[in-house]
Amino acid sequence: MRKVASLAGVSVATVSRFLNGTARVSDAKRTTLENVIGRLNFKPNMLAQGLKMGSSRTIGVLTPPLGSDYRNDMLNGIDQAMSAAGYAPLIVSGHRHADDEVERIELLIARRVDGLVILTDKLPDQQILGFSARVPIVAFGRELNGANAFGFGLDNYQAACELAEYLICLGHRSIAFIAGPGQADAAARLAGYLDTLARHGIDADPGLIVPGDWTEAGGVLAVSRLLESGRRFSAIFAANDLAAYGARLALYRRSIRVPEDISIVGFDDLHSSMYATPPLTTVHQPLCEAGRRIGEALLMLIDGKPCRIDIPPMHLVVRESVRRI
Amino acid sequence: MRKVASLAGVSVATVSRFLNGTARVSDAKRTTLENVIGRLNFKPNMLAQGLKMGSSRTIGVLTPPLGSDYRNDMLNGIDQAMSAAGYAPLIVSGHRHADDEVERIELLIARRVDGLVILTDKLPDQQILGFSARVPIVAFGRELNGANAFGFGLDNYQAACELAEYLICLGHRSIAFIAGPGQADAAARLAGYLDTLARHGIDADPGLIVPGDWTEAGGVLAVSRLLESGRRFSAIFAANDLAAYGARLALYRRSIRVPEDISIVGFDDLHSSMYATPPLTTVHQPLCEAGRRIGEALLMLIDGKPCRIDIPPMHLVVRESVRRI
DNA sequence: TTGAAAGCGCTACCAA
DNA sequence: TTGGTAGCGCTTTCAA
Repeated sequence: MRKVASLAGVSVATVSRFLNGTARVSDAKRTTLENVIGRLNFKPNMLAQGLKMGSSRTIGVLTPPLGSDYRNDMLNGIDQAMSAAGYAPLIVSGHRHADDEVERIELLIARRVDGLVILTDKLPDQQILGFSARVPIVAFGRELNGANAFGFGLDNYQAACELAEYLICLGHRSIAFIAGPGQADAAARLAGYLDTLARHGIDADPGLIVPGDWTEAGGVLAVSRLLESGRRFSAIFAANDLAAYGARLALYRRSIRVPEDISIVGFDDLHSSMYATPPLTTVHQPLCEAGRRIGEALLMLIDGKPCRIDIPPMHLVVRESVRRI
Repeated sequence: MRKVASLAGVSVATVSRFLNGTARVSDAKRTTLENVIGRLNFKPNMLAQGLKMGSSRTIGVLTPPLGSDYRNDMLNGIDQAMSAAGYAPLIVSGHRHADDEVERIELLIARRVDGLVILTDKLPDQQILGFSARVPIVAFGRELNGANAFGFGLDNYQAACELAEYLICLGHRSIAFIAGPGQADAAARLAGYLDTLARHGIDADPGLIVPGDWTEAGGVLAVSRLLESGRRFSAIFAANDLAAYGARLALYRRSIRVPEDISIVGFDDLHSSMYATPPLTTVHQPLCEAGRRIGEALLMLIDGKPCRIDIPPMHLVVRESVRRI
């Protein structure tokens, strides 16, 4: 910058003012500066700016290990919202343990991120609230309402009810459920299934509820167990699409047709679900949209404004993996 | 830091030395410092460190818009390599145009990233070489060999040959090909298909080569066209898994069985391919591994060492979407 | 409208 | 082994 200043015959202060439009600069110096800066291809050092301004124009995003296409849509949305505001996301993936994630967050704070997005579910709410004293945080998948932190989730319960309702309307009474491991989302989905059954006066058979682990392999295993148990069921409600894929494969292996013999529904609406064989009936999670909301909420928080966001709704998307019986 | 220094009764210089292990610090001050730092929960400001050291310990990664699970494995690998070395990735997604990407790169440079990874293919090699004068770059999907830049790709040609070979060995002679749009990868895959056919003395029917766009929708469309053209074929070679999914759906819609009536192979080995109906025979791209290699290469370049990396091989993974005829 | 100068929080050099 | 101190490249008073 000093170089620019001397070449343009002005002070560094003027250069700065020109760059940021902080104050009027005379037209003469204005054009000279434009010239010199263009010639030198000068770009202000954002590290220095950040140091001075106390803001890195960077946010941290703590995600589950990258790779499932599930949360990538959300990252996409966050990116859209933030990059429009000149922020760049530092994406770090959480790992096995909560301790590990604490460390990643400390690192992000050391980098002086202006805000934090937490997409993982290992950390207790209390700890997040604690961090929020140091940096604004918005978290996904949990209700949170601190002064400097905000958390929300999509309405899994409602969507699960809708899905179960749909199955029941089509005549299904014996519906197996492949559960996810114990997080909030998993519980809400299971509760939606259970309550809807109850509302229709159907006794849920506990033997029809089998554990999964959100993966395809878990789905395969769950269905194998179900089949071996000898229990009868006409439909499978998988707590997520991946498990539904696994379930579908387990059925295929045994030459059980979908949906003629057994119906399947998933949850998430991954991109491939539309192209599965048969296309999977599932619940669409507006992840990209949610990501955008997260970004906007964080921007508000960073600005010191209270944030209020309306949660985008999920909706049932009917395709071809369920038949009326 | 000044606070820590005064509370510990030492100079900031000593604090710095203690923090970085730059010089021996007496045991007495050592323990005092540990204490004070722990009590204050002090974390050095990496922005200031970066400004001083001329290194942000951050790298930039320019990727295609996030969301396809295809390159996420690679991001994962990059993250593994870099975070082990204390670097964090600033992931920005390229957009529609090359101009756009240039701008993103300029932004990354303004943030003083220590290195750059380029995963997109819109930018001409020449331009990348240009940027490499300012920052070390490793690019994926193109051959590059500058002083400060390195680029490599997986051997698409070889893998495509292997795949075509496999089909031919199983008796297929009329093999349709769903192409990708004109990038290097697409060309290599097509060439592998064509050359292998030729090597076996099979005349490739140009009418059997239809354009796709790397998406499922493109695959659906391609197969529809193929079918409408009235041409006969026993197998479909899709230039990527997504197109294979689309092809599979188009067949399903017409009650054409896979692999009994028509065989399909894909390319990429996405996670879901293992769970497709039927599980898809395809070529596995060691993307995560490649990402790790990219990270290591970049680390070398950042260190000013020349980088030499061996490219992980792709391999055929035989599943159930092809039958012998 | 402009320039001089005081830091932002750190590291590393020079002396002690 | 320590402390003092000069910057890293910028923004922003305060005066002119």
